Amino acid sequence: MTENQPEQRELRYDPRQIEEKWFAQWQADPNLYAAEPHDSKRKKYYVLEMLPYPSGALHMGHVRNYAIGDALARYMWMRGYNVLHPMGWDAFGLPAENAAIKNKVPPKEWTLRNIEHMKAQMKRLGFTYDWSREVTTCLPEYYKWNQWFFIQMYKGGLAYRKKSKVNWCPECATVLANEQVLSNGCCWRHEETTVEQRELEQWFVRTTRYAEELLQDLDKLENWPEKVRIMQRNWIGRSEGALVDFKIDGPAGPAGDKITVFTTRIDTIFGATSIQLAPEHPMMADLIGNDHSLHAKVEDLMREQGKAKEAGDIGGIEKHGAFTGRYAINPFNEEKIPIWVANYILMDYGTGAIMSVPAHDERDHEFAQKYGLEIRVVILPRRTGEPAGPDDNERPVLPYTEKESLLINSGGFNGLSNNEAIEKMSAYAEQHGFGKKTVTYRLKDWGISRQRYWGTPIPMLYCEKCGVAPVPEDQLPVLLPDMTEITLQGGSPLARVPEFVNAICPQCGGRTRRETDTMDTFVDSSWYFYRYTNARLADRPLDTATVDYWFPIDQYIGGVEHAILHLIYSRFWTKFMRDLGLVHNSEPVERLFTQGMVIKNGAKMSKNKGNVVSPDDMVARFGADSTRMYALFAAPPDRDLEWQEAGVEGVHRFLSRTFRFVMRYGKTAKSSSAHDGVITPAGRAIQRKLHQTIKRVTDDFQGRWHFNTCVAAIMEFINELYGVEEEIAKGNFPASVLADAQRKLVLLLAPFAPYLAAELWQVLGEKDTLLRHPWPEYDSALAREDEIEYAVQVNGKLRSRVAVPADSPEEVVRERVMADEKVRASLDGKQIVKTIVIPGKLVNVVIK
RNA sequence: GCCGGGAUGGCGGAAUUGGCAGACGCAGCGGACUUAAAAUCCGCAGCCCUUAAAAGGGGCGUGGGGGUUCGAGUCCCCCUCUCGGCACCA
Repeated sequence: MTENQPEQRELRYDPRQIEEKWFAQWQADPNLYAAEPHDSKRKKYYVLEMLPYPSGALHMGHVRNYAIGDALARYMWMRGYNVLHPMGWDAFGLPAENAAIKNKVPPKEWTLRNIEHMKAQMKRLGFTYDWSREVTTCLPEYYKWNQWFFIQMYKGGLAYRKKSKVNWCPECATVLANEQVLSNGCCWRHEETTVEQRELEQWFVRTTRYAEELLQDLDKLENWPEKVRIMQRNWIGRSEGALVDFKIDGPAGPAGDKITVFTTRIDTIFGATSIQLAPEHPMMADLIGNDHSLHAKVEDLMREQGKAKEAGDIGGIEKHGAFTGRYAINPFNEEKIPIWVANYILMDYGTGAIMSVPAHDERDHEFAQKYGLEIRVVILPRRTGEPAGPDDNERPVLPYTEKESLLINSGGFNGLSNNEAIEKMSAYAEQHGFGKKTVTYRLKDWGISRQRYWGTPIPMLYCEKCGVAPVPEDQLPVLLPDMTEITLQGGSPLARVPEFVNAICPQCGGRTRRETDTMDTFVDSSWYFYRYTNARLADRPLDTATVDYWFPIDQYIGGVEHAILHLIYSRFWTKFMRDLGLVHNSEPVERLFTQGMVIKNGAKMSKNKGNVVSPDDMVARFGADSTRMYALFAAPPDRDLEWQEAGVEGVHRFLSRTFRFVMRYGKTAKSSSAHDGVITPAGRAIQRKLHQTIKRVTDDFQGRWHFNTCVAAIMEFINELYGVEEEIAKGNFPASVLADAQRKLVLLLAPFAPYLAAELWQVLGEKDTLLRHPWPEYDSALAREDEIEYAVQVNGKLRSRVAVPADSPEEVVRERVMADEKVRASLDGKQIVKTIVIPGKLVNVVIK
């Protein structure tokens, strides 16, 4: 008993000892995970996980994201690919600045310190990142190129400055892009803070120039989740329609003599009984003149709309409006219709003006009923060819908004179907010069100005004499000055740094003022993955030939919360760079995977809820291998994962079992040659299970990505090995099978539990690095079952199981089944109608 | 309101093409080892009925209702709940 104890200690799986040993060894080799250069003859594989914001420490969501990516990277290494697996830091952003304000720590210092810590965590977790390619977006060597790109955009008319109503988050003390406002009107970072509307002069990037291509190319992204493509399609919001000019009756003002409306239903234009304008419509002043009560009314409507927008409930607004006292002429029938102003008309969609057709639009109908406007039916629920007639019995239930329709009361267009009418009427409007077909998008240009310090300075100058001009490219980067004392009172912090603001005009040599806003951090993440291909390149953002080799990214992995924001900006940026001639690909990402959230007690982990599980804690208690493997085992990667500590223990127990098994039999298998060449039934069973396991794991990597089931398969295999332990201990088990099984077990484990796999590989006497060892080949002959157990049903109910040699012809299967006692008992005295045999699976006997 | 995902034991989940529902893991129960416990190993384990008990047998069962089929967690129709996205977008 006493002599048993040292042996027990030796067999205990101690992840700390094993992981620290291999950690030290791996750290000593900086090129261990380095990709080969782009002239490599090997096939490339670019696997990428979304880069983190260096908030201070990794959370479980990160660990899950990176565990998926790392398993894949390791697998592809073992398949012989030239794997690019980089990591970096989305290092500009508000938390650093807020921490600086609170604790008087310079944002740079705070950020770099966090990066050091998180990088150490990543290394400890054993991820295969090529750190020589690390990208840190807050460093001048990186953000210099943000500035350079911005200048190219400016030159190409893709960046412009405009005063407009913008989303303002009081908590962030800066402007937000449309994509950064949640649907309830709150800030994406401060889910409790309502975003306000402010009028500001801002820099915009013309994403809408690529709206059509961004939409069209979604169809090519077959390896993206359908869900993400749908979300982007909705976000771009393409809508086909027509613009139609309505002449204003009476004197024209400075804003012109007509109102242009956008409509998708020009076929209903004969039913237009009023024009409705957004309260902010530029024509408003002309129309209402100096009627004070009307002015006040328009102000009210504007305020109501603003409030509803802020509440994120523009859809729930109670419709109000007012008659402006003026009329417009419907160009199709020369009819005079009243011009109204209404709080439900949005200035930032279409033209901010609509023709109101109460009979065939729900909103117009509601409004018309409220204010007693005329409701005129101009379409019937009919197809062409069917007899038409404005019979009262045939009046549709109003509002009738279906497309399937036939025109009535529409002059020369009567009798046309909806589609014909849209074509003919658009053409008619175009011929007569008062309208045309058009396409509008919900997508807006991207406002990138931020009134904050910790970001890329926008490289623009404002000269009193020469006007707006970009900083000359040879003067880049415009360095972000060090600042410790940051306050958010009164706009951009940089405006209070005279050394920064004051500059010399490159044209006239006179005094000029720098732009003091910084860029949205989504600029940084829009192209960082190109920089990885040549991260230290000094004179260009990227090398085209290198990008050609590595792109597109073969697999991108990250949270679905970026489905619109980051992923639409990135796609835009790629198209822009392609048109600059910098890259040749039109899309950055070939295959996208969005993993689910990590939750605890049914809720997303957050400090507020106090349900945060620390990766450091898990690693300290169970080891990196168990932590990573549990993150893969607990749920399929695309679904949410409920973190259960008992589950981590379970995975840890499995690794212990694996460890003990190889420690016991790894060496004996190698030295013993007993029973070599003779494969016992137990040996055959292990061989079979081994190859079935190889197939399951390999298949999951190749397609399905259900790592939870391949971990389960490996668990089954170790259970099977323990099932023959007695035979092994007695020396009745074929040594070659045992040795082979253990070697391949370790190889299968390598992508999931790299530390333990490395240790056991060494125990088995292997010298090479697992990452460079070929993945085990699946042998279908070895995986084949000798005997198949058929499930036998009678009228669909399971009645018996009958074992039949594999590949038995159907007749033999039938014979064996009919000979079975239980089956005969079930069939007793009944008439067999038919018998269905599913080869290799099941027999169903149908009786009467 | 529109679009998309999901609902399977006490829990996380499995069932890949319409073919044995509940793999694997957790929790639970029983046994072995131990003075004892932990650890470990082996076994049982959806629910209900039948039985003194066990063996055995039978019925029900994948959110609810209907359908197709020899056969449905899987396909079709209707409904409920839930999570996500969008929402006077003219």
